[in-house]
Amino acid sequence: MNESSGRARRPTIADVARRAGVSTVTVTRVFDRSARVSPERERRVREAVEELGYFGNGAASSLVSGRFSTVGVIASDTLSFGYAKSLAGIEDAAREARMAVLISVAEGVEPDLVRSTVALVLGQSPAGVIVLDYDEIGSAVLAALPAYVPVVAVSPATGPRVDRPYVAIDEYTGGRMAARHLLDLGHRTIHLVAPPNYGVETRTRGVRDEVQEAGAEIGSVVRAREWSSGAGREAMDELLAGSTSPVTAVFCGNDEIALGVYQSLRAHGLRIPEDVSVVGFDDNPVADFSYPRLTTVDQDFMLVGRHAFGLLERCIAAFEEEEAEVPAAAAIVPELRVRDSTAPPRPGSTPPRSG
Amino acid sequence: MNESSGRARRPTIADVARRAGVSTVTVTRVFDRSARVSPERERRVREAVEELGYFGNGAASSLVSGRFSTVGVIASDTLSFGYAKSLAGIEDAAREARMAVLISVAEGVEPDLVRSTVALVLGQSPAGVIVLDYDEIGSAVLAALPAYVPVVAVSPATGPRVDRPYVAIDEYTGGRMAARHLLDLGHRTIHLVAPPNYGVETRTRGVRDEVQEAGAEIGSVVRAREWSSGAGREAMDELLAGSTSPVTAVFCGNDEIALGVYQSLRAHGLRIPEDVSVVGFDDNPVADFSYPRLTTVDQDFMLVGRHAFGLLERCIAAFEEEEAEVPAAAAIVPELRVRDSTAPPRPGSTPPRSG
DNA sequence: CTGAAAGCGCTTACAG
DNA sequence: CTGAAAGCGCTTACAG
Repeated sequence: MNESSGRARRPTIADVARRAGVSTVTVTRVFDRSARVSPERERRVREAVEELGYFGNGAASSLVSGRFSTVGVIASDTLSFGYAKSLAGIEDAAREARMAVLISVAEGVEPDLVRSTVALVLGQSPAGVIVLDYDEIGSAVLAALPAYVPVVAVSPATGPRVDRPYVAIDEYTGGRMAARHLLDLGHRTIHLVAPPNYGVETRTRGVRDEVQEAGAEIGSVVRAREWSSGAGREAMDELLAGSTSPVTAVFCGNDEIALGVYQSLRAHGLRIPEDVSVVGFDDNPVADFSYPRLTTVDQDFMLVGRHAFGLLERCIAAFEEEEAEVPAAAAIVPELRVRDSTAPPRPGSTPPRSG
Repeated sequence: MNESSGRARRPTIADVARRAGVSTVTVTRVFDRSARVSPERERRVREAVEELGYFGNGAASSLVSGRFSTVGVIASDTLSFGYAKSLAGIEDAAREARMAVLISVAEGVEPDLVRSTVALVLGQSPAGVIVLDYDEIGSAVLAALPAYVPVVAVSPATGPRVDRPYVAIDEYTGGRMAARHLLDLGHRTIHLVAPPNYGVETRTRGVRDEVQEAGAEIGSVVRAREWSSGAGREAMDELLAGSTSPVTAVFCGNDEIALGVYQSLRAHGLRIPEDVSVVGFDDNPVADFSYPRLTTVDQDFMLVGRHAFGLLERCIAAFEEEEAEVPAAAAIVPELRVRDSTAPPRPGSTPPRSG
């Protein structure tokens, strides 16, 4: 059926118009319903579109209309639970709005790397960009994005360091909840296997504040070198090696780290939760299927992603109409999920306070 | 510094040219190094680019050059381990090649849904598309993609149902390895908690063939309703409820399902691996940090993703030069990871064959 | 080494 | 209800 015998060329609006016997304007009208088209012509256009497998050319369309149908997402990681789930939320909301998601990983904080990521994404002319400001890399990217692009950050409650609209995750409250739970069980010293990124210290700060206000103590603090179980195990090994008094409660940077902590505790002959209580963070699906089932703080990352997209849409509209600043969306509040990894300390395991 | 007091407009090549006192062609030349530009002019252009925060307009550029700097990726899921990791591999390779990744989730096999996903991605005019053909949805999308776009599939060893270049994952051999391991330990009946998607039955087929060739038996087979631990637990509950003889070995559709199987076995008072050996599939990071550590089959999804991108690049080049078909890339061969969830059956747990 | 002209595929006024 | 013309931001010949 094709005129040429070679491989089919990507059809253009002119191909469709020719086949339907109408002008290209008419084809546009059938697509965007911007004006009435006679039923007969409309039928012919749809038929031609179908036969040719025409899907339009977003590049050409954006170029002239000034409307871009792509959202850029920049993150330092796409595999760790929080990142992956936030991305899924963004994609979900974007798809509903008929926008495609352009994703690019930022490899580091060095100016060259940051610039190259930004160039890769902005070079595609997205309608706006969402940055997962979960770590230093995210913050660096945020700072490098030019003011003329609508940008939304997803940040811990304190917000990003630059003046951009953001979706807040109230990790601080989550940290407090986790600490309160351990305190209520009777633990008096909470040890920390902290997250790898200083950027999300917010959750750890919540733990510290709650513990200190209760007059209890923060024990040893060891930072995991990354968001992984392996790093969690190493950190816990180190923590146990350096600890003089028995450890009865550990707060972990996230659930993946907690699983590594589990392994370290077992290797040291310690039982969970009889000897040591463990709390994670995020409510990764594995938390409910670990052994013992892990007590953790649920953060609804899917909702975070959806909110971020919603906020970005409003920013894009505001940019177009040159409106004033868009308000930040409401913060996502986490929830405590009590499972089997936490219990009261065994009598005598915590030495009585001297004096 | 800006002429207007309003919000800064996205700068164009004309803005850069004006500021640098050169023509737009010169700006292009500085960027793509297609021709020599005098050092002085080059300096001025770079300066203007820097000051304006110019990143080009991929849409306009693609439109005239015919080169597109985006790869589309379509998958039914972005969170399950295999999907997420393949995606990460694609993104990684794409980034090295200075291409952005356009991702869109396909929600279902219904023609309307498939068409809408395809339209969303093709509407952005990607240079090519990679489809994760890990399930029926992937297959449906693959079938709906028009012939004029370069497409690469990532498929189980048998390949996609349509005639497209693909990266093969040799799940069949992986299934055989898992079964061989259980057989070698002395198990004579292997039960299956099968994967949710008929599309990846390849791994199960490998198990079946290996077991049958060894003259051993496939026991009960229950399909998990999705790739999750919850579904794995339900399926195992069902399997145990229906089983008349003791279960000594279970092959699970993947590692997430295996964790659910763990929980079901524990709830039934069965020990792993003393009473029941469990084998997973994929080598999800949790496998190494579950309790007991899960024996599984490692599939290098990262490499799969990288290969897929490499193959797509060759397809794109072939399309441009109207060359003949591009050969399929070599298959990814999985590896068995023996850990603590498998052991010989307890004496007497398997009734001697009658006769 | 440099730039004026043409044109990629589309949509937006504009004129009927 | 319909189409001819202009132009979005860029790059590709072409001419110097």
